[in-house]
Amino acid sequence: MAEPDVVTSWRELMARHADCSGRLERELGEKHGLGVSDFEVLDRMAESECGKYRVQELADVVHLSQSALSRLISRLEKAGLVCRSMCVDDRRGVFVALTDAGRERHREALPTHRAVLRDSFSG
Amino acid sequence: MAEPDVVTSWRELMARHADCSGRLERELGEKHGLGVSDFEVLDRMAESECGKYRVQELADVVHLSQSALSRLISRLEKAGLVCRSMCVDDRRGVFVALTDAGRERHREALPTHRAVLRDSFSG
DNA sequence: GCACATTACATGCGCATGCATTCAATGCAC
DNA sequence: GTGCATTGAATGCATGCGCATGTAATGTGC
Repeated sequence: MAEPDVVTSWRELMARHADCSGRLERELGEKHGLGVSDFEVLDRMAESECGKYRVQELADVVHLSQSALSRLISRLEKAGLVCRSMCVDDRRGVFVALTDAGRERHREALPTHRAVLRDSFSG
Repeated sequence: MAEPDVVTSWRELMARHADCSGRLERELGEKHGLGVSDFEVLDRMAESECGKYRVQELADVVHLSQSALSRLISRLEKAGLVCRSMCVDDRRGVFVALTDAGRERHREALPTHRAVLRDSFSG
């Protein structure tokens, strides 16, 4: 890939990312009281069949540091959307799972999220 | 665009962005003492033929809020890389310009930046 | 079994960001 | 010119992030 091309690609990537995450932040925030990372975590957990996730796994898929995710989970937990539970075979580990309220909130926010994406990726 | 596609696109976008900006942050930080936004500002200013930029214009192209950019410029100014100057015809306005040190620092950091991009956009 | 490295997560801390507000300069209606 | 809305930038404030570190559980060499 030639030099000017990678720069253009990077700038387009940044522009798209700024636009998209900005809109998501506003819409999800105003309508559902969720940040982008909050939703991303709920979304990933809703997809998981067992409904559980190890913290580190989750950190990888949502592109957050372990510490950032730890706090984010604390916030979600305080809001009653997820709950932590000990891991029996490795008691250092922590499982995070959606509560009913969390599943419900995700269900409510999903259309908003997808609508913003559809809008962003066609405009 | 179908529903699953926009989600996939968005996740790929986030992954690419996280990867790229993460690498840039580390490389530029370690080797040149610059953050991604710092470099982006220097890079845009280096491109501008007159070498000057209005704060608001700059905020748009680097996708930062006006307040964030104001502080960023303050940091760069304290580091001696840019300087602010009053705008004669509209004294509310502020011009930002590269200093020689700023131009030099940008010249040094440029290869690092481009190398990361080339690496990121081919892997 | 004891010492030490490693792993999984939580926490202290500093920093960059965005929102809301403020302040000064400008433009505009009259 | 005076009053009022608007614009451009700086600042108070709250928040989320990453890095470094702390703490507890686990694994490993001997």
